[in-house]
Amino acid sequence: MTYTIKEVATKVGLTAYTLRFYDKQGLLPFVGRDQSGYRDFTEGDLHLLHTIICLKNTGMPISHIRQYIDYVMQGPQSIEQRRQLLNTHREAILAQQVKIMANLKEIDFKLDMYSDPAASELVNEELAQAKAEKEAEGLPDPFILVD
Amino acid sequence: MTYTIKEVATKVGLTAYTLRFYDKQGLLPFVGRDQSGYRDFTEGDLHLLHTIICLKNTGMPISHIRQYIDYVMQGPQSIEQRRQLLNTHREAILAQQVKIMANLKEIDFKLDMYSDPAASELVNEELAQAKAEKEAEGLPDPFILVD
DNA sequence: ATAAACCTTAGAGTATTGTCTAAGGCAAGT
DNA sequence: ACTTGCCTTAGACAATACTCTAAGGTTTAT
Repeated sequence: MTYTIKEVATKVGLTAYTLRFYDKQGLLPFVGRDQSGYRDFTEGDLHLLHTIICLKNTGMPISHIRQYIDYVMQGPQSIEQRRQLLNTHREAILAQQVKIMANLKEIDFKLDMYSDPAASELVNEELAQAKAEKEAEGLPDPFILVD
Repeated sequence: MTYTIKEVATKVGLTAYTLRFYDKQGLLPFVGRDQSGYRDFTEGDLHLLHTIICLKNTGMPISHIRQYIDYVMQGPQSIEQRRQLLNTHREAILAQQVKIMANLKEIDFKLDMYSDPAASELVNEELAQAKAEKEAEGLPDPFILVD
């Protein structure tokens, strides 16, 4: 059983445009064509496409995914390179996670403030300080309070 | 004490170009100007910029950050909107984390395979299956094995 | 046989987020 | 006064990742 580009697009949640774009970018060199020149996706192709989507979903740029696919096309001789590429990516993902979580903590701090019953007072205090600082520096007050 | 655009850029790890770009995008309406028309960042401005960078680092698009800043400029009356915006973003971050972690698991599975002493055999098995499937569908074998 | 619904390619267009250049003003040191 | 090194703006350019249009070929149903 093989699949058309539209069927694959539906299956994996991408558009046919995007799949053709990926092919243009060298991400799908393994996809064959039928007698009319139409792309013919096998189950194995779907498996590889799934890997491509995993890499994409974790933020790997297309150029790096292409490198990985190039390695795959070379067969078992490139296993060590693949391992290194994926491991480097893995480290990048984890580092990114740490960074995001640190930033999320600060956002949560703001959220806590906004959820406080006295939020209005707390915000007004910040605001008063910012305004005072602007005044001390001879700068105009940029906060337009319709309040 | 106030800071020039270059000092701020160094302090927060962005370029002066990027800060001007953010200003153009309406992210820095609170930054004042000195008598020469130069941007004059107060400590309070740095605080707000820090929040902007937190949102940026967690993947919020500039258009949404601008919305948040617009709310901040309106004073305490917009607290509920700010809370909603940040909370929606928080949920998006967490959902993204879950997605990334699920994808990372699959990458880790590949890494485990590539790290296996019998990696070559495992990869060859996959390859043989993919080749057989191509053959069964009358498609050419796209795998160039220099091996 | 003809319409509808696919598929193909090349290439144009879009969105986002910067990054830099050009032309010129301002401030400090020699 | 003049050089150096800031700053300003407008706008050009770039990288990334799509997204779509145009023109045309194929397949299927009626």
